[in-house]
Amino acid sequence: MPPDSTDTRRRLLDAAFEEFAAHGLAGARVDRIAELARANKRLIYAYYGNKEELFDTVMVRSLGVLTDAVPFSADDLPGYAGALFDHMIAHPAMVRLTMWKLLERPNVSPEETAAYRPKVAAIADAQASGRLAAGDDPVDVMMLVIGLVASWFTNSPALHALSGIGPTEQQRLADHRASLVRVVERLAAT
Amino acid sequence: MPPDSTDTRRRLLDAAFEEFAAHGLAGARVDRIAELARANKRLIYAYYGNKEELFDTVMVRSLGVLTDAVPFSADDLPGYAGALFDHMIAHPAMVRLTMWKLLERPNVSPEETAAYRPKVAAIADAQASGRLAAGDDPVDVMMLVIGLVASWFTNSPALHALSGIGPTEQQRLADHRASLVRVVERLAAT
DNA sequence: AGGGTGTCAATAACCAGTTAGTTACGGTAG
DNA sequence: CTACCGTAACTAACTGGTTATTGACACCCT
Repeated sequence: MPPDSTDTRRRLLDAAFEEFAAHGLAGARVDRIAELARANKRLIYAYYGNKEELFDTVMVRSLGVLTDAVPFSADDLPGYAGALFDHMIAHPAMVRLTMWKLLERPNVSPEETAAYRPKVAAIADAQASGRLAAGDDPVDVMMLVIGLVASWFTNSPALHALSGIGPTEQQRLADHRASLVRVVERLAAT
Repeated sequence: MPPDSTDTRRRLLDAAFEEFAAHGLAGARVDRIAELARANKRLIYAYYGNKEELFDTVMVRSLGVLTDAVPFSADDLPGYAGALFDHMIAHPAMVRLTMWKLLERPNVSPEETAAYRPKVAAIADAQASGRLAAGDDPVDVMMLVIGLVASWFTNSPALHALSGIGPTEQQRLADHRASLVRVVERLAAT
């Protein structure tokens, strides 16, 4: 049996995910990724080409995990919004990574388009058959739902800090989730 | 009268605004800022301390411009959302700058807290007097409205690209704005 | 004289990417 | 059985270029 590099490759991807999520593409350090992966820096170039290609590879994998973890349903947008929010709370690094990509590498990857297309089509279908409020571009519906879900992360810490410090952090999160789902319900109601 | 540096200072701030908006804190180049401002690099350190302090100064000024340009009204959240959206479309660099700050410098500045506090208080007041849907934490209302407004910018280019290429870009924007305002209306309705 | 304004060139650190290897191991010729 | 070979996996040390920051100095204007 020849030597196997799959484990090293995986460790490198995991480390890159953390590093890129924390510092972005420009701020990430190749040395740190190698160190965290307990691998040699040279292997990054051997397996993934360069820093940018490594970033792209990490992004595609992260998108795949998300798609597998959160099923989409145009007939239950509130449920989708809640599930997506839960996934984001469980994986905040993925949210950060997505933001970095938007700012530092706003290219349109085929994988991402392929992930969105069926969702948009499903929304259009649900609108046409009256199961969902019509009159809006399906893309806009998708954007607004995602904007609502992401608002917990895209809003400033200064605004977060203004919420009353009465309830626990757990309760604070549950309240926000409930408000979010309620708005999506109103958005979707025919 | 000693020589006047106010114009140099302003040019430096303008240049820094553009550079930080384009490349973020880590990606920005002090040399480029000085060059764009037609000033000497050394002056950045003389007037603003260092790169990070310059970034903070730029942020505070940008926040001030926004606060002056878009008046807040808890009694007309749809109108506020529309006006905020228009301002963002007119000043996309400001939106990018805010995103960079969230990722690279998530500190809570007194200026930002001071900008949010009266808005949140106004929402709480409007809820208490029945002019606005109650039952949600005022901070959540603010977050969700801003999340909706920002969704045009926070969503992936891959999703943007999926909208039908029938209408003009102008019309595309107007449609999105209308959908956005409609959702805020539903959110605010008692 | 002296502080505010501005210039020029150095410095010290940093960092992506590369060069020139070494190690581990299964196959194979003798 | 064993000495050798080819190859995949891995490594240490370096290079060339970049970058934030600073020291030293010149030019005003009062």
